[in-house]
Amino acid sequence: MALGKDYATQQCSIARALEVVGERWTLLVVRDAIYGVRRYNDFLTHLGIPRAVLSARLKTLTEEGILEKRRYQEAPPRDEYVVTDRGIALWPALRALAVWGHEQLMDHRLRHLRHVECGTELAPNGECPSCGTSVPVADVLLMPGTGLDPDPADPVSRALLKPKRLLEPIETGQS
Amino acid sequence: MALGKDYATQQCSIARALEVVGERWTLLVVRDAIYGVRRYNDFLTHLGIPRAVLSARLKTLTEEGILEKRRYQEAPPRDEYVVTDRGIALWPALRALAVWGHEQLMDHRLRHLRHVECGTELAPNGECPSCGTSVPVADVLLMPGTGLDPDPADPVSRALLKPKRLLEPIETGQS
DNA sequence: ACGCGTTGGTTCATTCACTGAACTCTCAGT
DNA sequence: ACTGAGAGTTCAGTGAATGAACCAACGCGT
Repeated sequence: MALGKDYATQQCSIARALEVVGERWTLLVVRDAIYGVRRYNDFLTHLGIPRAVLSARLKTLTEEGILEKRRYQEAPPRDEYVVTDRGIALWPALRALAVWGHEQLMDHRLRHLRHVECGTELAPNGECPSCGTSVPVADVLLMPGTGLDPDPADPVSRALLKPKRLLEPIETGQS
Repeated sequence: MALGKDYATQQCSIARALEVVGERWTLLVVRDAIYGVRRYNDFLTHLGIPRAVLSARLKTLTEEGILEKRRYQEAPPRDEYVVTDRGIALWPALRALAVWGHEQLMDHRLRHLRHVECGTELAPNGECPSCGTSVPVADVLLMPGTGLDPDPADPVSRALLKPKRLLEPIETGQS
C-alpha cells in the first residue's frame, strides 16, 4: 500500500500495519508462506503474480522481518523464504479476513481448519471448541473443502488438495 | 487491490476478501466508519485521502454493501455513509491487524478498547476477560492511549481524544 | 564439450491507479 | 447578490503493476 508520508499523520496501528502488509499481493504472499510455500517458483505459479512484483514483495517482506531468506543448497545456490514469528503473528488477521470473505461473499467452504491434536474444526475466533484453548499455528491442519478445483494446474494447489499442517513446507515434488 | 481476473484463479476466501477491501485506503475507510465517521468531509480530513479516491472507495464500499448511503437532510441534500452489518463484520480483521501493528511495529498503545459494561480492557482476541464473552462492536469503548498528538488538526482526531463507543456517530461540531 | 532444463531472478515498454489541484453544483444565510 | 459549506467531478502528472523477454548459474545426459 505504501501510504508513505501518511503514516506519520495516521497515528493508528492499523494504518501502520497496512503500511507494511497493505500493498497489493503482500498478504497473499504471507498466506502462502504460512501454508508452507517457500520457493520463488511456487509463489509465482500459485499466485499468478508478475515476477517483478513477487521479487519486490519478497524483498520488502524480508526487510520487514516477516520472511527470512535462507540458503537451502549451495550448488547451485538456491534460497527459500521462510515465514518468521512476526509473519506467523499475522495469522489471526488472515484468518479473520478468511472468515469474513467466506461468510459475506462466498457460498461454500473452500478450506477447513482443524486442531491437529483432536481433529475438531476451529471456531471462527481460532480456538478449538473441544479443547477450549487457542491453537498454535503449527497445530492447525489445513483441509480441502467443497468447491475446490479437483485438478488445478499449479503444483502448490495440487499439494493443498491433501490435508497438511500449516508452516510445514509444501512438497511440490517436481524436481 | 482489485486483483481482477486473479480472483477466479485464487479459490481462496482471503483473496476474495482482499478483492473487495484490499485496495489502498479501503480498510482505513472502514475503520473510520466503525469509529463513527459518517460524512465525506470527515473522512477526507481525517484520512488525508485524495477526494477522487475517497469518492471511488465510498462508491465501491456502498456497492458491496459495506457502507450504506443515507440522506440525512433534504435541503440542501446531504448524504452520510453508515457502516452496515457486513462492514461491522470486518471488525475482527481490523482488530487483528491493529494488534499485529501494535505488537510488532510500535512502542506505545495509541488506543485502548474496553468493554463498556464493565470497563475491562479487551483481550487480544476481542473478548472481555472479566465477563468471559465476546463483546459486540457497539459495546466497545474506544479510549485514547499514550503517544497521541494532544492537539490534532482535524476535527475527527480531536473528537477521538475523548472516549467514545464504536459505531456511535462522531460529533465534529463544526457546522 | 555441448546443449538443455531448472531455479531465481532483472529489464523494459505499456497500462493502470493514485495524487493534488482546480473546478462544479446546490443550497442556506445575510 | 454575495459568501460559504458540503459533496462531489475533472484532469494533467506521477508512480506502481503488468507481462513478456532476457539473463545467469549450475547439474545433467550424451
